Amino acid sequence: MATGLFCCHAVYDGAVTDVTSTGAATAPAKRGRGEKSSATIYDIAKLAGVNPSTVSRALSKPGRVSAKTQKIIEDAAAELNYQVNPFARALPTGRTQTIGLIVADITNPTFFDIIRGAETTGSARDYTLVLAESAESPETEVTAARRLLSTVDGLILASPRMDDDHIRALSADKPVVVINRQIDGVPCVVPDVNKGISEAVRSLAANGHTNLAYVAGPAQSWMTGRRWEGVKAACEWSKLGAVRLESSKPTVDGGRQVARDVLESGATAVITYNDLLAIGLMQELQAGGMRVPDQISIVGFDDIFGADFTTPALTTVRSPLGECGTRAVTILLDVLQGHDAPDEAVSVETELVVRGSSGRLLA
Amino acid sequence: MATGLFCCHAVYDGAVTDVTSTGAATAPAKRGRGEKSSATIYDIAKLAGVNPSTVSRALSKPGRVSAKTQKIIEDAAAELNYQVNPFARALPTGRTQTIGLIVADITNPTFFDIIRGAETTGSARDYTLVLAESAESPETEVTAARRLLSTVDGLILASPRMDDDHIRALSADKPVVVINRQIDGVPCVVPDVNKGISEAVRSLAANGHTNLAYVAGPAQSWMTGRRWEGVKAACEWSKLGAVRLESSKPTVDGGRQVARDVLESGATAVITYNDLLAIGLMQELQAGGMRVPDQISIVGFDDIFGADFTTPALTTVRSPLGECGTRAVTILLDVLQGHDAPDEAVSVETELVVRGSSGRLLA
DNA sequence: CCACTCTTGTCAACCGGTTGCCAAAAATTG
DNA sequence: CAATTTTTGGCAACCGGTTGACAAGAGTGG
Repeated sequence: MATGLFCCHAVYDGAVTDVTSTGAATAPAKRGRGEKSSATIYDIAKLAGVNPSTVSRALSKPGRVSAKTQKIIEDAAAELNYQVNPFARALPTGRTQTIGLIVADITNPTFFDIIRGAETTGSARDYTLVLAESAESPETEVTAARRLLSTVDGLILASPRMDDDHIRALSADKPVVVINRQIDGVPCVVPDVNKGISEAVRSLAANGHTNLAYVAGPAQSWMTGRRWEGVKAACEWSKLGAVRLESSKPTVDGGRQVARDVLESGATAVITYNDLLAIGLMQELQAGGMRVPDQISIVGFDDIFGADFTTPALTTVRSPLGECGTRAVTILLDVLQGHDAPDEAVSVETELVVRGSSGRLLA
Repeated sequence: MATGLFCCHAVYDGAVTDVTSTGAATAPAKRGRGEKSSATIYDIAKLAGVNPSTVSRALSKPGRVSAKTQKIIEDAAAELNYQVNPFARALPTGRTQTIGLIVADITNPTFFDIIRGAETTGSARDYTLVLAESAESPETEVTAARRLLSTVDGLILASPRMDDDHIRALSADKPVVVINRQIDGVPCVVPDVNKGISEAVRSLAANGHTNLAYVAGPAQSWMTGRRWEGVKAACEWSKLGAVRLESSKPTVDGGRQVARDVLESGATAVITYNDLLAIGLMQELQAGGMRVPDQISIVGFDDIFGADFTTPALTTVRSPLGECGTRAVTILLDVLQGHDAPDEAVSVETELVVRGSSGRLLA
């Protein structure tokens, strides 16, 4: 007799009287187990003696109903322990109260703080964060982005690997904010590397270094170019020699592999594209008998988790990654509320964190 | 004349003829910008010349329609670049193709691999992962879980901080899988610490150690008790003395603080609740002039990211965290497909990873 | 060739909210 | 107190799929 999918609202309130004879035949339980599958605005309407649409207005359009009915409805909602069904809401409105975040690699600690910053800020404003990973592949990234885009209100791309045009295309569909890369016409949050870098170079120069090497990151990374520009400029200013070395991959292993090139370059100070490279490089150099920082100074980038586990602890240019996540979410939610996006890239400050891996050169 | 929310399907196919005069007044763009808001099964039905319900069946009920119409419909869908609207699907069915993962702390590296394992496995089976964080607070955790539960098909709790009854309550609503804790009646994935621990203790005994200290983690953590039990049993077996020391918090800082107690205990070998404690402890002991491992051996737990950044690199009992994530998702999806959950906790193997921080005691 | 299954497509109701339009009720004004 | 404006609540259509019931069409056997 029952035709299938109905919620069972028979047992609200402790009054479990005679369920079998009255309601059971017409109300099979719905979502799996548990008979409590939540109340709807129709239940509230019945209890409050008003129309469902009035309930809807009372609950989502402040001021549209009189204070009196508002109260009645809110009480009824509370009594029934009502929770909106996000899907039912999303269907007609398109609003999902959800934002997507795509990172290149979930296990890359660079992203941890971004994720946390975004999650915290989103939660605070009642948005849910959906996380996806591109496994460093531009294609996967585009796929993931497309898939996410249909279920979220907006998207945050952290250090995206896909090209600018793809990002603009996404951005034409729904609001998109980019972290760690600058793209015309798309709101961006980008750490301003120059402050941190010039602090680092100045400090190295002051410690007697005259030749510096920059170990670059992956070619698709927009940031690696920026950082090299910054290093080059700062070195010119401080009259240091600067060479750029390429790494095979931006990991501890990549750092180990580039150690030989570093030695051959004759540089006594190294700035690397990221902390992982710095750590690998330091391990390999120490294993070969070099003393850090007496013979060579090493400066990383990002101040990732674990940068202070090493001996000596790593000197590094800190990017405020948590803040990047927070800012990106804030911009996104502002845009969603109809505000304009900032027309220039939002820049956040970097700073040098001096630890043990950099210092005076002992000739 | 237009009454509001309609998708603009006027411009399918490159034929952009005369939009203004025909469609513009009746078809305001819907979801923000971009006129492409996606095709529906109604569009497909029209194009294929069948009923929408047939389209629905062709696309989701394999075998329900004839091969011929199936093909026609699939072609039409491809031509229109159709994508199901997840909300429209979720509304009547309750299926969301989404699973929730709650972790205590997003920045705690213990969870990184769990997250990645879960994300990867979920993606492979077309499920989206939604991540939430409890900030180590049982209350926040319950709230987050409740909120998530209404929008996901199932939930994974990694090292939950809430009590057993809350978890059982959630589990009565929707499928729940727990990682790193064992609860009767709820499917669990738990690393079997005994193998790793006995390897560790045996190795320490073989290196001349006779007194061992275990540095415990937070009291709410079910795991800390398990690990202590394992250590105690293994020490009895190997005839080592074992004492349990408490830490203030399971972090690097907590490790530093417990150094004094470790020294006073007279133990020459330490096993800590997690790697962070081990790292902090090692830093503090080395700062005080102790040589690791010559004077004291340190063994951590989990093999987190960064455990090999230290000098010496950290010896640790590795839990296969990625596998935990994978297994948990697999179990959850199996349950969602109607299979039975395993009635015993699924156990995954731990193993000792010997690095430099443990070794022979040089008296 | 007809009665009887089995397959396949259509109809219509439904999931749970949202919102434009309208009319009744209340408040304001002359 | 009547006329007018403003509130406030109700009606009904709609978002885009899903699914039970049913009937027309295809296939089968006697």
